[in-house]
Amino acid sequence: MEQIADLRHSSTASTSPSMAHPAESYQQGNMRMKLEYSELWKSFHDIGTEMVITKSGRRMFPYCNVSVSGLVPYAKYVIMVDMVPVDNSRYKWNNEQWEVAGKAEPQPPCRTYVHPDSPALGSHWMKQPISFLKLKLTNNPLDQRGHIILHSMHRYQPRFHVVQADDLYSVRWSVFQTFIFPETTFTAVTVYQNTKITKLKIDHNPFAKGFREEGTHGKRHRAQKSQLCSESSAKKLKSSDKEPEFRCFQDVPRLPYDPHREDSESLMLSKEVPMAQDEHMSPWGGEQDPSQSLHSEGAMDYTNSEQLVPGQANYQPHRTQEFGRMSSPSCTDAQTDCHGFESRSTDMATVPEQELSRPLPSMSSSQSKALDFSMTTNIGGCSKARPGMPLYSHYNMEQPLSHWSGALAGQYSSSTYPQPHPHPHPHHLMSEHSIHPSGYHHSNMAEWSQYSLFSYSS
DNA sequence: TCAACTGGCACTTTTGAACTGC
DNA sequence: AGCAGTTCAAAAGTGCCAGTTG
Repeated sequence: MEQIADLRHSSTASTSPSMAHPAESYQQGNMRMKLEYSELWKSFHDIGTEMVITKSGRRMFPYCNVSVSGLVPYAKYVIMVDMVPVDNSRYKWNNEQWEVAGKAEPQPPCRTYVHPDSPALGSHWMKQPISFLKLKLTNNPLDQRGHIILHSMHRYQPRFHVVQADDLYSVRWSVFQTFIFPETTFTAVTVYQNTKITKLKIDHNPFAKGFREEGTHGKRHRAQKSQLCSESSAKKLKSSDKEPEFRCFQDVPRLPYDPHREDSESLMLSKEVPMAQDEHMSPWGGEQDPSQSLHSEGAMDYTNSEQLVPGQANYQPHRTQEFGRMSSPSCTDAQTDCHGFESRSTDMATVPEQELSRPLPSMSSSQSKALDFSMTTNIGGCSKARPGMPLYSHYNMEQPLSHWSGALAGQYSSSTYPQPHPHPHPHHLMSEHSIHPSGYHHSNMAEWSQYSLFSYSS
């Protein structure tokens, strides 16, 4: 326990809001994230993206690949991805379209994928696009490999979190900036439902090359051809990048590393996680030592960086929307909207106060009380952060995205993304997490929930 | 009965060790 | 000895499909 406290104090010292960082203002206002291969994502999105999930874990295709700008070059950041349900529905594929098939199943344990490079300097993250190629999805609720657990026939929205933190221990007391790209929404399936999606995947995923229809060759007739391919593949490999390229872009008129490609900038949600100074309020709960978590399932090689996609994409801020732009944790600017939205943009989303403080379903009165407190003081980051003040990630993680992002989606592009549930909720990512190999975080909602309530009442 | 799921299959790409030549 | 390039086999990642499950 002592070790935890020491770790925390040393780590938070460098990220403490009270320790004015010389470049803090620079950091807070300029962060941008854009989605690479957005055209490919859009081509899937237009049809209705499906992602296969398997018991052993399946990569995404297209996979998440983003580039960031506006980071402090010499500050360290942790970059993470998680998946949140888009709504409260379960879907089925019927008559060549998706339709609601009932209420969503209870959400499985929420996990966060931490990019293996984390933590790294801002200059490192900005150097080239950040690939989440190795992120895997599973439908196995008992998964021990740290893959992100999803329900089949449910819709999810990936979220990208940028956290300024010197190490993984201090993440939860650091400033969060969260980005979403609506075109990355997908339906988790165990078998592809829409044949158009299957075709798109086969056409663009190099691993599925064997299923491409070329002339009259069927799958079972490609043995001879594959021999020829394998002979030349070795030579090709030498000149190719380690990360698979998207080849054969028949439907998407651009190449993987085309510097002129259009990439989409994200919505940005902002949040802050206040410092916890009371070591009795360990967010890890009990006696759990974060260092134990870090190595509990084998050594995690943080130096084993993902192979990033080479080449720099042009910066094309054609779709910028900021929602609740993050202000400094030490922000006390009375001019800042108390809902957390700085009045910088004329088309900035606004949130009625009643939405922020409305009672939440299935919660005790004490829980709701804690929640309301956090909502009204934390959304957007203009809070008066209190030591050990709780956040309610256990609740947020279980809420469908539509409860809080509908308005965002509308702001993002009202013509493309409808607003099914314009009830934005404040949203905090970090819950209990232990670090797993391959960069996955695990969440422990129960412990976090207890921590939240305890902290509030204190 | 049937939608959803699972495991095995064929196929491709990726990875790293072994080998060769300079 | 050190380095770069090539070869090869194993591992890993695909979608397909038949059988199983609830």
